[in-house]
Amino acid sequence: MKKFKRYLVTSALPYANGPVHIGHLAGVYIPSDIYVRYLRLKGEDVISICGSDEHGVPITIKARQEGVTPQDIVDKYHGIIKDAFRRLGMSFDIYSRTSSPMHHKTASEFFLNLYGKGVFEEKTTMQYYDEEARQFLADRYITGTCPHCQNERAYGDQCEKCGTSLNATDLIRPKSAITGSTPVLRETKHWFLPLNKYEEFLREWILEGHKEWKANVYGQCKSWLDLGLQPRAVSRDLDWGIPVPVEGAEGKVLYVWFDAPIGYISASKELTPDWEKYWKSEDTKMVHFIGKDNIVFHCIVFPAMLKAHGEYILPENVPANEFLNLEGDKISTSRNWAVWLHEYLDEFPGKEDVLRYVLCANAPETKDNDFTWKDFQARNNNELVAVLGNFVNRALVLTDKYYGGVVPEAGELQPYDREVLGEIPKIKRSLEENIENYRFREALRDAMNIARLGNKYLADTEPWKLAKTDPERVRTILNVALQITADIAIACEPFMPFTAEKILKLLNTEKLGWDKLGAWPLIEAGHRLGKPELLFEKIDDSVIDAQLLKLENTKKANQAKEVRHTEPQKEAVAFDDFARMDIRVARVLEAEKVAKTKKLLKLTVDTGIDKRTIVSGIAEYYTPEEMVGREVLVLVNLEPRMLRGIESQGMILMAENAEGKLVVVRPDEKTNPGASVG
RNA sequence: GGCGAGAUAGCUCAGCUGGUUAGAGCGCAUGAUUCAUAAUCAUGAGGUCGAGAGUUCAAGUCUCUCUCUCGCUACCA
Repeated sequence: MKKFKRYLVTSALPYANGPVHIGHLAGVYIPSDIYVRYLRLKGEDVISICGSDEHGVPITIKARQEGVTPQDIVDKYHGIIKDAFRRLGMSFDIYSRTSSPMHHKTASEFFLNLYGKGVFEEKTTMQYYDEEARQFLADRYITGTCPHCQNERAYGDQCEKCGTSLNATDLIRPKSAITGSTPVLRETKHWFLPLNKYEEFLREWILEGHKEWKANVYGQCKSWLDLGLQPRAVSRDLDWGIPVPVEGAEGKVLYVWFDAPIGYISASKELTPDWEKYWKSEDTKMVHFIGKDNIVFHCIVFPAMLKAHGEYILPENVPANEFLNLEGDKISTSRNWAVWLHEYLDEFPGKEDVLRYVLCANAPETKDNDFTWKDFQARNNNELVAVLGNFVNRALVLTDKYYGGVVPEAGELQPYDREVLGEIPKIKRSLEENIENYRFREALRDAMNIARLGNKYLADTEPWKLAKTDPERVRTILNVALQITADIAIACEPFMPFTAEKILKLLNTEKLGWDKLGAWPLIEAGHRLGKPELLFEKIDDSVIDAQLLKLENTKKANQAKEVRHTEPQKEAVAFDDFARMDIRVARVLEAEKVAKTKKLLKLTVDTGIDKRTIVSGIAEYYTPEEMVGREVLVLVNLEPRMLRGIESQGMILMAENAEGKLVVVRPDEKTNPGASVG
């Protein structure tokens, strides 16, 4: 096992177009903070880096929507995020931002370094240009008619109605979203990072060199590498971001995924003049904490960039977590389906550690996981209050009652005392191994086991009974119980820093280092303790109900939005135009799934006129069995079209409900195939 | 459709290179206890380890097929 002299820990840069929610915390920030707090407690040389990711198209769109500048948007969310992290006790050594001058300089230099080495490929492509706004248009800035479903509000990258991903040049009647004018195609030059050239290196480095990476991370990387890597553009035609620092690149900026990871380097530079020792020495261990959506950037793209540059070390591990759901549904910023950190902190003052505890205990380390308020309540009431808080309180209250809050002298330890105390070094070892292997759930369980051990110790020794008969023995027991309490303060610091501090205050003791865990004695006899105080309080049903109601209201609001989203009426058509459509009732005779597709069913229908084949994209909503025998409405005189090698002779009429599900439209009463609809 | 990850007690999860009666926490039941925020401690019930086949003296653990969930990707109205 390689020995490292120092650690460089990065946490994914939150994107500054919204606040941070529990999904971000459970996936990235809580694990990262546990890791660095643990290392610091051990006295390791470690820097923890984070900051806001403030470039990219979504921020410019949000700015436009709200009628403010992109800088206004990022200032707002950078403020909210940074403050919320601070209040949660995130112990970044620096929380920077990618709009900072240092970052602009660093990212430019990084680009120029690669540029100077001739790393990039230059490619010229045709792209839409808005002559009025005098700028190239990002795909999202172009709207037009979808060539597939005729939706008039499709975007240049995707039609949100039919879900098709598009190229901007596919759109019929493209329109600039900025000025509404018709854009023209113009040549534009972009720089590409030829990932394909690093494929062999990455394959060797990851697939051979890092088999210890988490299964999800390793598997994702293997999947990408096996598919074959393509050159990726590192520049964009946009006016928000870091200008491409070469001649002839006016109006172009570095693509956000290129500049964002460099943000780790920039932030390190801002933090310390010694930054190079962390980034450029082989004896530094670099670890990226990220969510699974970021695996490709941190395991493939960024390492390729670092390798191309040549002076930097590569990450030793990238412990990506999966996703956290909320009450059974995917967390979504746009649907407001989330528990926002800044709101939680306002609504649950003094309960920072409860959130930290629950999110760690339930972190999506190996698979997606679900956060429920009921679980939150149960873990608080049954674990934090009943096990941890209760033990500490018992030890302190007994000491207060019997000895006026002064630590009693321990007599000779009995075998059982030694046995109990002997458990702590074992727990310590397990804790270390778990944290160092990024198994934070398990590590937290270890820490809690010290409190369980304490509760059992008191139950077994029963000092309240012995108080009358054997005061000597009681002094020893409580001394031991207080030592265990001090051990808890050390062991839970990485997970629950506020609680650790509170326990130290109750013990009236300075912070203890990690190597003190399990040592004897941590607190000297005769030492005066602080006033007993509760560490945690029970959370009442009403509090949980209020949160559930809040989510319920979010759901209702979203549904109301869906309803309002009804498409406006289309242009008037002449009756003759309508009459040209030949819609008939038809009966489905046969149905089968089209091979190698997810959405298509091949149907044989009796239209009354004939029997014909129709291919329809309803396989996600109807099974072939459900369709057979059904009456449907068919536009029979639609031009035939080849789909997956099958000629589709007509179209089945369907309605789309609020969730986007397609529903077959059929006659209210039984009719006969061939009956015309009009 | 291709690729990746996951599927183990009511819930959340451990189970490393295959080896005695499959584990933990919470929940549940019973008992003990009262120092403690009706907290704690003990005991117990509860699992055909997603389904099926195979390899093996031996499979949750290896192989194959299938089903479901999540993600990436392709195709597609």
